[in-house]
Amino acid sequence: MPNSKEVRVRFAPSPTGDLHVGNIRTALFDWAYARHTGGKFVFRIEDTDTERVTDEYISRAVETLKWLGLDWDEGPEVGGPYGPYLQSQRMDIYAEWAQRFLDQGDAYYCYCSSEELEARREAQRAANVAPGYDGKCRSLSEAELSAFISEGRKPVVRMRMPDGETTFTDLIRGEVTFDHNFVPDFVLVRGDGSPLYTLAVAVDDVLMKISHVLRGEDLLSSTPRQIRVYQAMGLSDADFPHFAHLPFVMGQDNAKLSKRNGEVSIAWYRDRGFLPEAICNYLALLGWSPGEDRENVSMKELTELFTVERVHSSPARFDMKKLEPINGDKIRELDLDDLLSRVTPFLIKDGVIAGTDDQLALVRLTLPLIQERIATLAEVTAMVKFLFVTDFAIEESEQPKIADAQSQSVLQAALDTLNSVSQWDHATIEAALRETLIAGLALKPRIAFGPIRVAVTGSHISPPLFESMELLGRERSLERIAAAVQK
RNA sequence: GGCCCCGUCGUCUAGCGGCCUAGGACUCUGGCUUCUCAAGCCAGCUACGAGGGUUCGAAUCCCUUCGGGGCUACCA
Repeated sequence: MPNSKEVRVRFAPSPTGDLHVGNIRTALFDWAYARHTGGKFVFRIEDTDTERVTDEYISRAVETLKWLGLDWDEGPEVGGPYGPYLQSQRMDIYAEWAQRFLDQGDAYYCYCSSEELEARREAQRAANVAPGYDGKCRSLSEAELSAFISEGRKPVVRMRMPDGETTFTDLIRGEVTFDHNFVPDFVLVRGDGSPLYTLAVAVDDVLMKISHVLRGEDLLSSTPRQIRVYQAMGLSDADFPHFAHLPFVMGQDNAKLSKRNGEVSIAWYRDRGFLPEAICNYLALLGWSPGEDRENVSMKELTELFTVERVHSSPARFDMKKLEPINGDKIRELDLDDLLSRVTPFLIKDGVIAGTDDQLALVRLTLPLIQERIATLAEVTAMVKFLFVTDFAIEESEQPKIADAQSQSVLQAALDTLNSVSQWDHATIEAALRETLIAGLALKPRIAFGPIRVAVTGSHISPPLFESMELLGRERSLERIAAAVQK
């Protein structure tokens, strides 16, 4: 095993859609392992399926990884010594190897049509035999061959699986063996000459000197095929990469997480106000744990603590209920300027502010009040909106809270007191209000401050009242209370 | 169907033969604190899928069984 060689880990998605939670968990582990070992993190795009992969998806995948902070040493945009890193730009390489496998007798041309194959598979299933290629074209006679050619059939290149079995050591699952009876000859090159994943993945892993393949467990059963290609390429067992098949991330319905059973797009979480470091921290906990009853880990700590040995073999369910509190914790760890810069795009998008310096300065002052009250960045809008609206209005459902006689008398008393207050800061406001309402009218705090809160912020849920009034300013605060009194 | 992988609280997990009357986190339920909402603090509920072995001793090792998942393409 290539222990002495440099660790080179790759993340090689096939962007047939936006990168989702499962992809990213894999990318995160790949990245963390590379960083932990001081090796290289290679980002490769597997776009051999031209029907389904688009340039748009590829650039979104690049953006997503950047946003998450999973920086790569080799790959799109940065290049590297083993490029290109888009498989669609490596077609000639795959063609050369396919030809060589043909020449060596490891692979052969197969003229069976899709229809014929399907019919034979049906028959196999009916006869309760393991379905798979039956080897029909392994040795064609001259007559059969020329017949197919004159028919104009375009052959695929198929890899020959010899009798026997393949055994390899999975870093997470231990020794795994596949009997070749259940690993049929597989296609390397399509009839139109384009390569398949089975060819490209193995060729690239070898050519890019990948030392560790950490990927989803759905690829576990394709590993014997990959190893078969290594052998045809002339690699000795000692030079095969190490394999580690990561457990799935499941949806709530206990099936592999997909678009059908939950929100899977990382972009969706970004737009909802989740922090990249929170997403990474939570995802790191799906299938791995730092031990020692620890859960909150920074990206840096993740790279320090991550080892494949601590990755589980069993699948984990993705649970928003846990992502949210982690996100809240991460928000609370942010310093004010950092939080401000992250929150600003949401406020602008929601039309709360335009982004002027004055507005940002005011937002920054409110941040200490709301930082511990939000679990996602998007929630900040509801919290600070009352400070910026020009057409202030109390929510319909909140009207009853200020309409009754007691509330009205509270509001009137507050208005009178506040009108004569000498300074407009939260300490002075609070002292004055407590003096007249709590001490004077003998009201319970929640009875006294509730109506004022609704009058000033428009809702019974808000940042702390006195600080809110200070930030709102004397004029607007009194205006709003006065307006509420007239109801 | 066949092959392969997996199985600790509702969820994520700690545990790698005795430290486990199974620990932590999230959720949930009470309570404290309190100008609302949060945050914070305290308490509580709840788990080794089942059955056999091995052993002085098993959540930890073996077997069977049940359950879940993946693969079974000219997708990846």
